[in-house]
Amino acid sequence: MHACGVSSGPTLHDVAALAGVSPRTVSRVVNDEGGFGEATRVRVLGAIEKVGYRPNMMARALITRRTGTVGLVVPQVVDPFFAELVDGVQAAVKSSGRTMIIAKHDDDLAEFDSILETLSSFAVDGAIVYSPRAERSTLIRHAMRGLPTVAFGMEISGTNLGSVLWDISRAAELGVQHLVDRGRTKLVMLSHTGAGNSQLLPRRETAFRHTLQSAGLAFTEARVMRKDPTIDGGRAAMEAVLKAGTPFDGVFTYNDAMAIGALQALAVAGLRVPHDVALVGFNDIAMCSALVPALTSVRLDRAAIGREAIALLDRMRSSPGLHPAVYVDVELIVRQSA
Amino acid sequence: MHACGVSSGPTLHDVAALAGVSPRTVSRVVNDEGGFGEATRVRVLGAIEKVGYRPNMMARALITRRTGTVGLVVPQVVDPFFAELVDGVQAAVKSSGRTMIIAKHDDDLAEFDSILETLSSFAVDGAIVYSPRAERSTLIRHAMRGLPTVAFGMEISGTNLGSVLWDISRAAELGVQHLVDRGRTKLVMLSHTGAGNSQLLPRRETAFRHTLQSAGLAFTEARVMRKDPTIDGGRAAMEAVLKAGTPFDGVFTYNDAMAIGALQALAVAGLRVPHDVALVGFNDIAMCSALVPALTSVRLDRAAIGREAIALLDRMRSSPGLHPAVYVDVELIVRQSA
DNA sequence: ACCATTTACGTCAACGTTGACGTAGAACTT
DNA sequence: AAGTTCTACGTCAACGTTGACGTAAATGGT
Repeated sequence: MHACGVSSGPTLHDVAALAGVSPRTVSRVVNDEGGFGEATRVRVLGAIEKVGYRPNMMARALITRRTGTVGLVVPQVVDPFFAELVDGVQAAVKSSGRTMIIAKHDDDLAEFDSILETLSSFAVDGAIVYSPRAERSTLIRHAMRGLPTVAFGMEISGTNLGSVLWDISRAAELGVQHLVDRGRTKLVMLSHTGAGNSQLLPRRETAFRHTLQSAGLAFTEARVMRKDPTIDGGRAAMEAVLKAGTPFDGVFTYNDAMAIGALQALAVAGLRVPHDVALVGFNDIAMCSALVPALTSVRLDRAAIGREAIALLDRMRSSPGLHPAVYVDVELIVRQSA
Repeated sequence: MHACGVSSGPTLHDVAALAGVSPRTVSRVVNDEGGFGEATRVRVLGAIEKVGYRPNMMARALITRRTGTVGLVVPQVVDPFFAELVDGVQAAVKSSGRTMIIAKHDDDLAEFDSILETLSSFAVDGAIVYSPRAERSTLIRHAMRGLPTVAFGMEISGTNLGSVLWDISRAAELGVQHLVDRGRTKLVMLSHTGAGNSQLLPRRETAFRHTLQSAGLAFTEARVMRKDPTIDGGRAAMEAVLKAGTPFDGVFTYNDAMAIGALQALAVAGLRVPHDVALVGFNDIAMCSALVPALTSVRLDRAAIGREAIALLDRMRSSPGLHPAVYVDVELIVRQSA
């Protein structure tokens, strides 16, 4: 007989004994497979209720390799961009009837590897990953070993591997062009110092340069000031521009945090936004609308990203082979600052 | 023979075959149980390397009920307080050699239940939980079914159940007393509208009242303005206080977001911080130090919380029975705003 | 009335691992 | 030299579930 243990809940066995059927039939009822009579169904459901049975995912997953769980891997969550990305993905995961678990790797490759290992051995239905420093090899290795993976913001494809992308260049162009359209002719960009590693970083600067040039405006290196992509960095960058005496009437920033810093520096300098200086941020974190003045920013639809990632995962599961990368639109959210 | 499947990686079986030993011996080497010779160890390790074997957590957990994984459950991650709490816990989990997975419930009870269900069936070593609206029953149910759980900010104890607490009243008192110590006599508090459900909400207001009274200052209901605990809410609350004409020279807020809003409203009104009005926030989110002026706030040591939670989990696993709640200190971080 | 099909189950093995236990030989003890 | 302990393994069952397959009874068609 099965002595219902204390630490492990009741099993199919216990339910079966109570309902007077075989465990296999209970399993059928639980999974609604059909192949059982109405009377049996009622009796089994009653027994399940009575003993408080819950299926053991690990046992199930050991056979089926599915858990109804999706893993989301991000560098961190303190950056509002990622926190809001988490929300976007969560919404999509939830509406696909699954549960999401999140893990953060802090741009640590060993941690990243260990996270994918964990997700893999937990047999999640899929992983949605924003990988550290565009690390591809770890991603590929785990995907090959059977973890269906969707990468964010990095073009990659292969078995069990797809990507959801957004056009950073286009986004940056939207922001800069908006400043131009508002009649600003002397633009500066507050950018990110560490433009070396990621393939994503230089695109915004490139777009800034190109947009300026195609608008017939002069571009010089002095018009780009690089600091940390934080509030403090943004303030420092803005102060440096002010101190250098570069004339400007429009500012485009690497991200919204830098724009907030710029706002502070401009306030201290007595420059009014948008009257004296127009300001456009990047990412459109929630706080943008709560600033004074509210910040114009370039938005990436995080709910759409989540939906596309889940949809791509499902496609990857149902039809093996290569799948084209999916692009998600970006848009400009115009508020008071520009 | 074992036909090494495509979607499932190599198993103990494959390694055993290659090394010429039994799977049981491979398992012993993998877990470093002892009971094998040096030559065998080397041969097995070589075989593991060669076939790229990784243990299957689900199979292992099915027997051992341990996975080396800790689950952290929070209401959300967009609120910087929780995002930073995640970081604090992550650090502790990592240094205990485990992997952390995060889940967010959005204050949705059904989602919360489903998350605990998932963690439970994933056989995480423990769950660290900030439960929605101080929900106890779900917590108790899962703990009884075998999920070791530590609850944050809610006094609860029982089998598999412990809590890590911080003294909200004391924290609020610290903040208010600081304003008093700085010679401010006309204080107002910007508080949270929905003080009904949670047991945590009213404490700050109570502490505000008590601290005022024990400093010999008058307290009236007009000195508390309640709005949403957001930047916009804080700004609205501050504006309402200004409009009402209540004289004040010190402001204590429910959280830092409201303090940021207050800062905006005060700037618009032409009041200088801290010269005209001193301002103290609550939680000490990272942004506090990047504001102008930098915000004085009450801090909860999130790394300490994480460490205590992990330590308590370990104690609960090693010695069953009741464990006393653990308290974590709060401290005042004095910056420019007060 | 007979055969074919469907329904409603049950049986057994397998998923990949570890716990409990067995055992042949080596090493140590007296 | 005989008994005792230890070492280094192997064997088998179990964890809780589902896939594959079997089968008796009910149902349907002609």
